[in-house]
This record gives sequence, structure tokens and C-alpha cells, in this order.
Amino acid sequence: MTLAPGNPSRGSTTGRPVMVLFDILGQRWTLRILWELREGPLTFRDLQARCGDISPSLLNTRLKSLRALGLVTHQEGEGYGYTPLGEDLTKQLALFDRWAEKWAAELELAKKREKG
Amino acid sequence: MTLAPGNPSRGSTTGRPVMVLFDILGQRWTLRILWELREGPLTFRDLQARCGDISPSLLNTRLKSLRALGLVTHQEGEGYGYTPLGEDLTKQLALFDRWAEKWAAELELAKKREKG
DNA sequence: ATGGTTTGCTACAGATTTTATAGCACAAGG
DNA sequence: CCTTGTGCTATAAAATCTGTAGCAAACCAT
Repeated sequence: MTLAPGNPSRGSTTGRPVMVLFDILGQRWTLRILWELREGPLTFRDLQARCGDISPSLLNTRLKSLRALGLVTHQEGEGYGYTPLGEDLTKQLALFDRWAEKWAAELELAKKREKG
Repeated sequence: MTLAPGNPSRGSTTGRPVMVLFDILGQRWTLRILWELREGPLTFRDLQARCGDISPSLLNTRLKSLRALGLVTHQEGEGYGYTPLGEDLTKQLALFDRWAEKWAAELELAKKREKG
């Protein structure tokens, strides 16, 4: 069965949208792919390079499902980019970026305290 | 090498915190585990049940790394719960929940339009 | 029209991760 | 004792991911 809101996903029979979302984002590279598109559309090959040379087969698999889910589109001549929904989701990812910076700082601090 | 901010992660040599975070959250079940703790600490077995009977070996692997990363703690008698950092991260996940509901609604709408 | 470049992929084998199931050790309660 | 709950470990099989090779179509300049 396709992964989509309304359909059951791993460990959840209800298809509650957030569960489906977690299932999708919990697939390797999905978050990263969305993130790398944040500054504008990229070609398949550019996107691949930005993702540290992810294998083209997996990239294509991910892009297919992101397209099927209405988060990403492919425009002739432009490459891969967000749909309005995808763009909206990615705004949440920007919050993660800020959180992660804070997190790193706190872990760093903890490490120092530990030492003396 | 351990997965932690500052250390290189998949496809990123810099260790930029958000990349590391994506790497962690992109491991199956991690997002779900964090999510299921949102209403308070749970025992190992309760958490396992909430996650649709995820295998105990994987659950333990995930919990170990979440503890190592300072997101989750285990308190004698209470079970597994957030650290302050973990709690903070989970607030962002609540935004995902709202986004996902909107997403589901839009996809539903699109499907209807498609039919006629 | 021919050769080089870019783009968007597919194929496939080997490595890694995840799943499913069984079971163990310890502690508390009756 | 015996049962129940808790926090796991072990292991084999299945699924997923990685790395590499390569192809077809479009475009460009010669």
C-alpha cells in the first residue's frame, strides 16, 4: 500500500497524518532532500551532489514518493523544487536548524563542565 | 564514530548540527519514539506497545542513542522521558502534527477535484 | 552530422539496517 | 514459591540502502 495520509503506516493502523509523516521523514535522506531544496529548485544531479552523492537510485525513489505526496514537483528546465505544501513543511525544518544549534551549544557546555 | 553534533554524519563532513539531527531523525522510529513520550514518561514496555510493538532490540538501540544525545533520560520507577532539550525538540514536533492535518485535508481536496 | 556535455534516470550486487520472535535476569507482591 | 512487570539480549530472515556502472535523450559547438 502507498504511503499517504489516511492509509495505515508502520505501527499505526489509523493512518493519522502525523504518523504517516513520521514514517516518510523517518526514511533515510528524506529530511535532507527537503532541506537542500530550500534555496530554490535544483537539478537531479545538483541535488545528488548536495546530498553528499547519495545514490541516484535512492534519490529517485525518494523524489518519486515526495512527488506522489504533493511535496515536491519537477519543472521542465528548472529541476526539482517545492510545491506550496512542501515549502510550508520546510519552514518547520528551519526551526529544527535553530534548535540544533542550541542543542550543539548545550552539549558542548555539558562536555566542558564534565571535564572540570 | 558516534552520531553527535560536531561529528561528521552521512553525507556531511562538517558535523553541522542540523545535518546530524536529520541523520538521527531519519532513522526509523526515532521521530515516533519522541512523539509517543509527549504525554509523560513511559516504561520500556509501554513505549514499545505505543509504537506498534516495535522490536525491543531496535527500541533499545534507539533509546541508547537518544540518551547519549541528551534528549531522553531513564528515571528509576518513572520510565523513559524527555530531558529539557528533548522536550524542547518535541514542541517542534507538535507543529508537524498540525501541518500534517492540513496536508491530509489538502490531499483529500485534490483527490475530490480530480474526480469531478 | 559528429562529438562532447548535461540531465534524468535504471540495474544490480553487496553491505547495512530493521523486523520478528524467543527468552533471560532481576525485583516486587502475594 | 509463583506470578507479574520491567528492562533488556540474541539471532535469523527480510527489507532497505549504498556504490558503481551505464544508458537514452536533449542540447551545444564545431
